[in-house]
Amino acid sequence: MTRTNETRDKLLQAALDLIWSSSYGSVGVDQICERAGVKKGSFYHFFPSKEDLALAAFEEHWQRDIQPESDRIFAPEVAPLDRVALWCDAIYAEQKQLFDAHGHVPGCPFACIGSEMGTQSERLRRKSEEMLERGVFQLERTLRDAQRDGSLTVVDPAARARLLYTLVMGAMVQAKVENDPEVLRSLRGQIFDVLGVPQLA
Amino acid sequence: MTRTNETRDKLLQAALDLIWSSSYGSVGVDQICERAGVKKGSFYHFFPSKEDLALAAFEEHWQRDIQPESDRIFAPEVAPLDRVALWCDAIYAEQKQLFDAHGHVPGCPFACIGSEMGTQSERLRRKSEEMLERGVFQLERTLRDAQRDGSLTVVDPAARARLLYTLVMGAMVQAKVENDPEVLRSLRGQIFDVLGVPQLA
DNA sequence: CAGCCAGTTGACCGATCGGTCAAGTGGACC
DNA sequence: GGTCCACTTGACCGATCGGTCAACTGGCTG
Repeated sequence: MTRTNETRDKLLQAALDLIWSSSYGSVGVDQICERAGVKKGSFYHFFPSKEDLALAAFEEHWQRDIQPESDRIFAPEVAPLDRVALWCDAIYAEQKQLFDAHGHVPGCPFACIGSEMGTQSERLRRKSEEMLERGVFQLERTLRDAQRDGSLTVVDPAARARLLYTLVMGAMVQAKVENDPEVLRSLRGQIFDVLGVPQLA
Repeated sequence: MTRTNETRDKLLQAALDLIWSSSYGSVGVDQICERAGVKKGSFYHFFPSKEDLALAAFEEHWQRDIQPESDRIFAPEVAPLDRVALWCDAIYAEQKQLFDAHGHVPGCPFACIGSEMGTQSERLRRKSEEMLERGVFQLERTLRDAQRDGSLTVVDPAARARLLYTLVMGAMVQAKVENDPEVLRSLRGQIFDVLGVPQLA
């Protein structure tokens, strides 16, 4: 007997890895089980369906992987505009690393699955939407902080944050379609350009 | 016997409709055949595989649906900045119409399939990339024209066109994930904002 | 020690997957 | 009229799909 939910965790991790590096539709339950070293019966003991597993894997990915790094990047101690720069750099670094490891740019898992399954599964769509909302919110808070400390002038922080996030999502899709992480290299400059902040060396 | 390639065309249309409104992975060959009113044997008479059908359907969609409207919007007679405005409006109008018809925002088929299959099928990825390149090129030409007639000042038209296209793709992904075509309503304003063109009523 | 129960196992389900194939069908051309 | 061939048809393939189930295991608790 496992003391913790080790089996459950292994399923979540396997699901995230496989789905992120390929797609929701092309990853089977058997495949996930094999990767996790778990029999299918156990899968359905923990999750009522493949869809529920994906939902849980999204939440797990956020809490285990994204939230911690996000807390560092968007920390109050960091100057607002530095947060934006760090954020852009982190996005490039992650995609670059995954590209070097697997030979493919995986893109943003939430945008990819939302884009793939948005018209077919309302639950997956809603979850993807929620995940992206969290990102926009952090950015919006950052813009407000920048406005407050005078490092930026922005009339509508919420709209501006959405615009920047749109740009980032577009860039990630483009990087995936071109299978070239270097597309994201120019992201920081583009973001600051749109923000109207003079670009330094 | 059919005089033209009617069967082939029906397969292409059915494939485009089904894949665009759901996804590549969740549409089966049987489903496409049923929609087209064609038996599976005929399918494999015209196309060696499902992937080849999708590739051909992409090209068909461009030539039959996109190119003609694109020729109107990006016509030399239209003032460059008007082309940009018409283009944004056409994107919104199309997604809005499809949303009203099916209850879902389908997004950009090339970006969606590229995003879904980019890591699994090099051929589909390349084709998606090519399709998006065509769009960027039209936009780039438009920016050069705007530069030439003095309606716009832009230092690097190619980079600017790519940036705008990134923004549009991001907005379409967002519209699909949120299943709300109204997300694209603000597209025109955002594009002109990024271009530095004062927004009129 | 007995009994409970979360968790594990592997066999099994019908449906569907992408794809094959041999046998037609019928118009065009000689 | 005969032959050819693009095209059509429906049965069929093994593999895989998501999901079910009864039997089993073993640690914890009363």
